[in-house]
Amino acid sequence: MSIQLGREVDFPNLDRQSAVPLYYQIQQHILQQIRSGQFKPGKTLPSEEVISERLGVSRMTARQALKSLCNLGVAYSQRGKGTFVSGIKLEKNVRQVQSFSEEMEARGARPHSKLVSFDVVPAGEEAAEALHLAPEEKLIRLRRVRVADSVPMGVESTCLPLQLCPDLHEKFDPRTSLYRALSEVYGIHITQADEVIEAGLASSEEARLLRIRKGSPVFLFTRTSYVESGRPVEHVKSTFRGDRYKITNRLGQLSKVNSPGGGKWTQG
Amino acid sequence: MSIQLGREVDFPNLDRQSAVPLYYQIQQHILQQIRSGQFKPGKTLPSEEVISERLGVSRMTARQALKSLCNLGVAYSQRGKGTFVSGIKLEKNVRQVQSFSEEMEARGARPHSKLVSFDVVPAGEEAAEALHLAPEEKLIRLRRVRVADSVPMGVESTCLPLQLCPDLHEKFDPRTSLYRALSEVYGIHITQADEVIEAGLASSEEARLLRIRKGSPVFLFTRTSYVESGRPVEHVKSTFRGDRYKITNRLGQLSKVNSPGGGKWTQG
DNA sequence: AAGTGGTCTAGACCACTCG
DNA sequence: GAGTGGTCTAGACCACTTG
Repeated sequence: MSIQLGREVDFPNLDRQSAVPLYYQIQQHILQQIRSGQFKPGKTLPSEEVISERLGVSRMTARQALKSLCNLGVAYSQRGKGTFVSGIKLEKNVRQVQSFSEEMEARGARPHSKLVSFDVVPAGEEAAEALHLAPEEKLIRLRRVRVADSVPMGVESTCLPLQLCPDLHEKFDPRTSLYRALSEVYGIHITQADEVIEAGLASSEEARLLRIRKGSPVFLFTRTSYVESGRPVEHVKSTFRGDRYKITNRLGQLSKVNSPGGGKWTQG
Repeated sequence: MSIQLGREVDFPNLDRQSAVPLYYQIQQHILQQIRSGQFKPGKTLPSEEVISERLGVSRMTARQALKSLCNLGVAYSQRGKGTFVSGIKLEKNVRQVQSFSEEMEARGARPHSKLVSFDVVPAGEEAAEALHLAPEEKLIRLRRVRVADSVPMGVESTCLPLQLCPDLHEKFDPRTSLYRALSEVYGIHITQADEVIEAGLASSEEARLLRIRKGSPVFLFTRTSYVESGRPVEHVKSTFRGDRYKITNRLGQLSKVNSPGGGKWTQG
């Protein structure tokens, strides 16, 4: 699928008939070389000009490929110098919006859930505010114990506006992935979430469900999830074991993605 | 600074002499209208074509402005439909790479630090691996109690390769911001970090330093920070009070930024 | 059919870095 | 001065959504 030009860099054979965009073919090819270690951290990637000439694409297309690598975090650009491979590992467990099922599968564990309760309740103050509803509106509340490889990891209480998915009881098996059901049955795709994490101690009920001692350290999560339009669709409160569950974050600086490159004029 | 065209949308007067890029002027103008509530969530933003015509810029420039708004998370695009304002609040406390000082100032609190110790030690296994050093190499270790508005929030132990900043003792006042000093004195700009968070209980030493009871819930942070090239420059272990410190995250889906828009061919 | 965003071209000028 | 990335133009074709 690729030809060797020179000693160090090889360029893909582009498929111009394919529906896959050219810049994406280029991005994937470079990405593969970085993953396989052919491009070492700190190494200069081919410049926009070079990619443009060798592959017979316009400079803007070459640029788009390199820029997407920068957005991924595997490369970075410096005006006047070039684009370089970053030493940061790509494959690390970075937390994103994902269900417990997705998260555990990504970590290589088999997830499942034990149903605690599945009922309809009035929203109450906190959930009403988070979901932009009146406190009298009704919610579907789903309480589950989350299990990974037979180890109970946490207790989770999920609230959804009843109006959003009135027949959820019939169409969803509570032992499976709620996100999958929301996506497939209702076309609701959760793309963002705000989350507050607190450190606490297990109550006696939590201790019983999670098979730990009362007073053990736990994480308390409060999460509100949104679809792309920013409409909140889910309010979750959960308690996870501190002894079996760790949080892994990658922190970046948001500003970089959205501000111009290099200039000295930048406003703060 | 702007003229009213029609009833709903107003367009900026662009300063073509300015060093500020055109797309950024447009982005900032729309952003301001979103912030001030003139563009409500769900509302359609002016299309690329319209911006292009009204402002006399090329479509690519208009597109770049809209795309940067999508990257910020305040808008989203749908092929064939338009670009819409997202309902998600922009100003929320989103965790980024930032020092304790920056974080507390952002939350409106006055930060300072009490020095516990400031010495040179051998790296040891864990820090050596994180910083890509041999275990015998020397580190500067800085232990501080972090205080916000006179309340002790956490104990922090920061390790830096001695070789990176051999005269840090002379050039840095441990009560101030380390990141500021690294940036101003050594030109070291930390741009990314990997972080692991665990839930635990306060030891007796931590309890004494933080003026809490032994066994109180705490967060345990382990953080490795990187400069843009991916070189690790800092390894931090810290313990923060569970009763006074909360973690706020915004989770998104990484994939969106780097994959093509709309196509059905997407590989996974 | 009209409007929209996604991709792409073939140029251009600039500011910056480096030898 | 040569090479690099940052910005910008004025077009183009396409796939998709909506009326």
